Amino acid sequence: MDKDHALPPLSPIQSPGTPCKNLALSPSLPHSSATVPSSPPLSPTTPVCLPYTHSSPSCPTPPQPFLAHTSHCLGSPLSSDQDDLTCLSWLHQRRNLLPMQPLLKTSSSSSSLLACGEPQDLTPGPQGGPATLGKPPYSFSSLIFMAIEDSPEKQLPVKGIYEWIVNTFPYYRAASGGWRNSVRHNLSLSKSFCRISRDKNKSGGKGSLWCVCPEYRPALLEVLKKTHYCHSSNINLLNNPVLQEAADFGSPVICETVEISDHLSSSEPCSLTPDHEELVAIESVTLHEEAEKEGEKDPLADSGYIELHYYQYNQYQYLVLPGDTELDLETVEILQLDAEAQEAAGSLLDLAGGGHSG
DNA sequence: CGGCAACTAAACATTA
DNA sequence: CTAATGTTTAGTTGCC
Repeated sequence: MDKDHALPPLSPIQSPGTPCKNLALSPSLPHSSATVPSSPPLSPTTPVCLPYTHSSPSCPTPPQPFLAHTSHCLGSPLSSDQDDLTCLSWLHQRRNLLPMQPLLKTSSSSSSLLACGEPQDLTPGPQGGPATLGKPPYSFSSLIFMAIEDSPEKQLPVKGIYEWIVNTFPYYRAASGGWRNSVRHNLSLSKSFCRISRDKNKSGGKGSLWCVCPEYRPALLEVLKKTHYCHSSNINLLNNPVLQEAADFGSPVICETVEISDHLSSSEPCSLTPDHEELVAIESVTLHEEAEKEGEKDPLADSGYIELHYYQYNQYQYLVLPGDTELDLETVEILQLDAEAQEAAGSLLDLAGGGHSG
């Protein structure tokens, strides 16, 4: 490794048009049905990440309130230290990043979505799967980062990275092989990733293992989150007629996810911002107070997030919380997380506080 | 319009 | 030898 380690500049991420929204499409990975309750039907759910603050085995430094510092959309300055940027282990909890992208393209008739600057790719999946395989908004660096972070050992061979990407984003399954070149190119070129020689005692295939350089991890995470925010706040799914159409047909619809961050407090009303333009604007919800108390015993402690599923079925919208708790949210017209959401938040606190059965 | 970052393609070398 | 992997260069695109 002859890469110098000058700090990489953060990639300029285009700012969302509505900078005050804290919506976030949350990444989720393919095989996580564990948190999805069995009723009502909800097949494609979109999990919601609730970042909160715990130290975790994968987080060398205890993260500070995660989004509080990163809510550039809210105009908050970025934290100078990296403590709040180091935890990405929610990736292990999340299965199904996929809905995030395809759902952006679920509407071929929605000009509002087209306006998001997303490539339109409605190619059906290779196995008749989701017919909405849009190119993920993530850069290759972010994809590689997520892949590596999602691996148990925090290191992957190139092939493993390929597989993660393909499994997570079926768009790449159908894509031509050029993206693999881009992945390799990125691995080589980016200072954020370093190559580790395989243990020769273990015959494990060709090539080296790749890992994330710790010093670049915060930057990568920051970029990832920015991508996350920007693509979520650009999208107004609930105002999307197609979504409502789908609701009329009673089919579960992947909905916007809500990233709840910094103020989920039972004592403090969550500063939910009803917004007629956006789906849900949960400015902030604090979890960290409880989280700090219970960080060690909470199995979610190393996730950095609490997973919620937010879906729509018939006329109702549900906020599904871990532990089979779910709330039906009012209408598709204006989703306003008020008392119920706060109750949900309270439930989250309970969960974060050790209510999780384990 | 220039700078920058990201993407893409390609050529070539190395390695299992 | 082949295919996968790794490195490097160059061109393109989109955004600021």
